[in-house]
Amino acid sequence: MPELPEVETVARGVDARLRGDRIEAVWFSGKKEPFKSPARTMAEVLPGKRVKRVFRVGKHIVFDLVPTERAPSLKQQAVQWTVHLGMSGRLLVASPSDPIPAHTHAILRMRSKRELRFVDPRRFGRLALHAASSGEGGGFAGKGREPLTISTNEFAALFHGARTSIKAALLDQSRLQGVGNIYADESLFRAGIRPRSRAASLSRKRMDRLCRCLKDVLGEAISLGGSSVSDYVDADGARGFFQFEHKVYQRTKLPCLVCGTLIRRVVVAGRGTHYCPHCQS
DNA sequence: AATGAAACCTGACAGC
DNA sequence: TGCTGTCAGGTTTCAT
Repeated sequence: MPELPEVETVARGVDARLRGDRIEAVWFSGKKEPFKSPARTMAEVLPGKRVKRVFRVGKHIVFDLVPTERAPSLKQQAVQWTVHLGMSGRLLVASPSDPIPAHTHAILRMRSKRELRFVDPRRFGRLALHAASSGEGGGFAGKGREPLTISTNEFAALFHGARTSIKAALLDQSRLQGVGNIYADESLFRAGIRPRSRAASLSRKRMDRLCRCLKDVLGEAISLGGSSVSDYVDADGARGFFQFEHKVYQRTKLPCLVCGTLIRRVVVAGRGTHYCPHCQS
């Protein structure tokens, strides 16, 4: 599933290929509006815009788009376009001659003749337009803090007074944004913390450890192009390699790679949750 | 206010 | 073979 490392990988890939390119035309499938912004509005605003850069915020891929001189006067403002991949979304940079996959919901035809395609079988993904804010560093920021750059103090403060489980708290995008089921389970394993532990009950020492383990696992996953556990691929259609590094995620009833105890699966916060009963206390 | 659970979706897969 | 049921899990919405 696309979580922070997968979204980062896709954003980097799209940025490398489309930065400086210009959107010539757009197409949207008429399918039951899988978009946050109306397709009609996007079809009006996107064409003529130049891709200034593409980056990641939480699990969102953000496009900074600026008008080109050819744009009609009405559309002279810079905008941000965000793509959320949901569960099954893909964002692919393809050639027009490449076959169009099933469940393709949006195509942006670029001046370079390449196409940016949004493919999403389950339609949990979302596309949205945002007004680019005038201030420096403004614009789309998401609701939570970025796990890669947060300080240990701020990290610990996020969970102060939280009565819920640490697993649910890690998944809460209004606290931290970008962590999903895989990296919640993997970071808790590395930190030696049971997923059902009350978040606020964890010692500062364990919180600091969790913060470091989370950053480590996210960083390592990014360097391996993310985890391809179902059908995740990057902007080139290539799979990631971090799924081979998973210690607990989807290893139910397999021996723990550290101590040999069988990995247990329970449901926490409505999600399949995997942990080692011996290593995580 | 905070938390949990259901709903949204389709494909993959297990079991019969 | 082909059907049914279950599972996957990010986010939104609804209920408690």
